[in-house]
Amino acid sequence: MTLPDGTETPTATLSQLKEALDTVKDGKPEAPSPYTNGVARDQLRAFVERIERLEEEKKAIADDIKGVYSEAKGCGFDTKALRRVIALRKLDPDERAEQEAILDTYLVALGMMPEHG
Amino acid sequence: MTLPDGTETPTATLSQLKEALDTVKDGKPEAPSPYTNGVARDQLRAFVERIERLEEEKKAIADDIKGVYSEAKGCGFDTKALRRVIALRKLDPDERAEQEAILDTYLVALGMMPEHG
Amino acid sequence: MTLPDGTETPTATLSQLKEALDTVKDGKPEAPSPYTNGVARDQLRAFVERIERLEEEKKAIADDIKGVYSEAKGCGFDTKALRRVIALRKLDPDERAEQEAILDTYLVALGMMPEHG
Amino acid sequence: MTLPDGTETPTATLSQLKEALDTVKDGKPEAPSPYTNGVARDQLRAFVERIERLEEEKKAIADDIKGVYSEAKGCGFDTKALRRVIALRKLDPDERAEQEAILDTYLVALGMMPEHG
DNA sequence: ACGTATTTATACTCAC
DNA sequence: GTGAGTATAAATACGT
Repeated sequence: MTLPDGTETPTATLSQLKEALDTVKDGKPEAPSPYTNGVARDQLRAFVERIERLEEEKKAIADDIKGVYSEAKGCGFDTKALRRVIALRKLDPDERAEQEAILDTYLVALGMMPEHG
Repeated sequence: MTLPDGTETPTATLSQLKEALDTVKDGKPEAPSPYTNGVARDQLRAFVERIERLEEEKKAIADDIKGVYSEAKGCGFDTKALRRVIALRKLDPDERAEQEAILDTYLVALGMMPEHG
Repeated sequence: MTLPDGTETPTATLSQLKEALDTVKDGKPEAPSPYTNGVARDQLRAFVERIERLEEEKKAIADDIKGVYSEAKGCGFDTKALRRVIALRKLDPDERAEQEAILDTYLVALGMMPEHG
Repeated sequence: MTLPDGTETPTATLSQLKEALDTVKDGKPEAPSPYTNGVARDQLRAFVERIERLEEEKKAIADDIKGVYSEAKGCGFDTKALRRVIALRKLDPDERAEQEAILDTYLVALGMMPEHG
């Protein structure tokens, strides 16, 4: 269930995991799947790198956002007010969708609308 | 998917439905329209009230918990560590060991941990 | 910063913590504060017990809520619809508060309202 | 706390303020009232737009990250462990050791861990 | 340094 | 059993 070496089951034991790890170490063994453990390790590294890369980008954008707030503050605007404006504008469409959704749900619950219509 | 009393409410209008919803919401008892079903409506209102009552109680307890953490913090304890302690006590030891084993496997695969450490 | 033995500082070191732990173990030492480490330990236990007790209560209530939803479902109501009703009723007051809050914030930001009025 | 152009907007009414807010919200350019300040309003709108643009980008990247986790899961990796790996790599080792030390201290104090384990 | 607010992570539920 | 949506918990960030 953990390392994609083909032996994973929902009830994979710790010993199976350690075996898989040893497999990575020794480069030896029963690797019954098309994937070798070395491949699994490389896959793991690749995923980690991709995630970390994306998180960097995300952080950069978050910093940009903070910068905009700082700039606005420097222009005399109240940051808290600005945040409220942003939040409200985000909330409004969501809430409209919510209203429509609850209405639809009720129409279905009352048998007045086909469940997949 | 009809109302629990078996009646199939016919083609009611949107506004009538909204009115029925408002009735639930505001707790106004009278909805004389032939399209609304009194029994179902009362049942619905009862369920809503019971749930809201329980959620209030739940919130009160949640606030109490926060209060205890605050008090602990005021006594010099590290809140974050406290939370981890509570969480660990909830986990059964096998499960916890399993999770740690998986984590270690990954850390070793990434060279973040000695293979026999 | 961690154990309330009077020595805690924002820069408390690991060694200080271990020392405190040893203090608990040996029952010996320099405990310059009115609190002994035994007291700290007992405090810790007391906090943990209080929190766990409250969390049990909270869980019991959460289970009650689930029970009500189940009961409603048994009566033919759509659980999802019920949840939407509850959510909407909760949302409404919050959103009204949000509206007023943003307005107040703007009044302050525009200099038309005292900041603490 | 006045608007950044120094003007002290006099006693505007609530409705005028709401109108100003709506102007920002809807992007309607004309607000001919003498009580609204065009420069400040345009600045405000520009800030809001920049922030919202950046938040969209941030959300897109967040979705990408979720996608990578999904992909990893599809390859048999344990998502939760992966997240912990990412988190651990972000922590500087000293800080991590410190946190673990505090946790261990508490665990020992509660008898959940041998004093020399 | 604090409490609060936002964001993130985990657990649970339902439908497919 | 997998995946999406929801709900709760935890962690972090922010302004005071």
